[in-house]
Amino acid sequence: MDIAQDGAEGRLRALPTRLMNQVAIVANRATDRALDATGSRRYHYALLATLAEVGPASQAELGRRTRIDRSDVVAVLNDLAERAFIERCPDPTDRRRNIVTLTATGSAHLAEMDGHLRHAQDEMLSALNHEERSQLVGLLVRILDDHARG
Amino acid sequence: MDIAQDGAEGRLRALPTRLMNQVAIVANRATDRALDATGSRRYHYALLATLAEVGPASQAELGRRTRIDRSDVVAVLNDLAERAFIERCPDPTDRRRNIVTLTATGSAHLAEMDGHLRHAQDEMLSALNHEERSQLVGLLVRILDDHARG
DNA sequence: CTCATCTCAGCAAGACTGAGATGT
DNA sequence: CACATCTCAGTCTTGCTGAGATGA
Repeated sequence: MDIAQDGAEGRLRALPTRLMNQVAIVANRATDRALDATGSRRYHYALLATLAEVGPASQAELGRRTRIDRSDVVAVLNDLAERAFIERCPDPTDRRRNIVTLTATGSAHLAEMDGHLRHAQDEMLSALNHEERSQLVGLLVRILDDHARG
Repeated sequence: MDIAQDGAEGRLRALPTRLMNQVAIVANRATDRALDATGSRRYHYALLATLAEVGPASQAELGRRTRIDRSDVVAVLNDLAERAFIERCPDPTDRRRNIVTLTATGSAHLAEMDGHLRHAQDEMLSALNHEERSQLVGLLVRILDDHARG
């Protein structure tokens, strides 16, 4: 009765997994538009930002930290290397690895992207005040951490 | 200094648009796994659930309500019609339109999917208690509504 | 003529798989 | 030997665009 009605009306609208996906579509559209002028995409940003955060790292580690597949890491790093945003050199202590380093140019490019991305955040979150935004971020981080361990 | 540090450390980890996307990946993985046994996917569910909610509707209206592109609506409805989950017939009052109707078989299929999807919700949200889940859903709905109007 | 609807063909990005070569 | 790393080739879904045919 109530359950049937609640289940039927707004079944989709209240389905958390679908809500996440729909809002992510909004988020990604805003992000893609913000990055459009930079010639980079989300993967490029994630890798550069991670390099800036943790310093030189192997490709495998970059993949783990960004949750980008090993195979996509290769392709995007090729791209970034061509534009001189990163440098790849073999690790002398373990020759299976490449050590990836952020260049000064790459750092500048990252700063440029950061500027553009700030707008995308405001665009997505314009309906929420400061406190609500923190609340949302907090909940999302907890969900993500929960699944990182599991 | 502080800004630089905050910006550098956890730049990615705290970027709302990226968090949304990462959690949505988790959500979609859970959903896809849940629907795997049903032979349907997210689009199929969204269309059937909307038909159950609003009754017979044109394809254009289904597309607007689900935010599924007109062209994907066609393809997925072909699929659903083949499996006798829906019926398409021309609208006598406006012959541009097809009126799409949910069949009894389709309704049963929807119920089956609903069962599976409940697990996916719990899987995604296992780190949050009841109140936090409502909070999250509330915030997401507001973001979505905000962008539906704009 | 303009606008809406349905349909088709095809694209780009993102997430992912399998396998091979190399090295620990 | 088992295992990790890098690379390549290729797959599938999703979200989307453009254009045509029909009709209001």
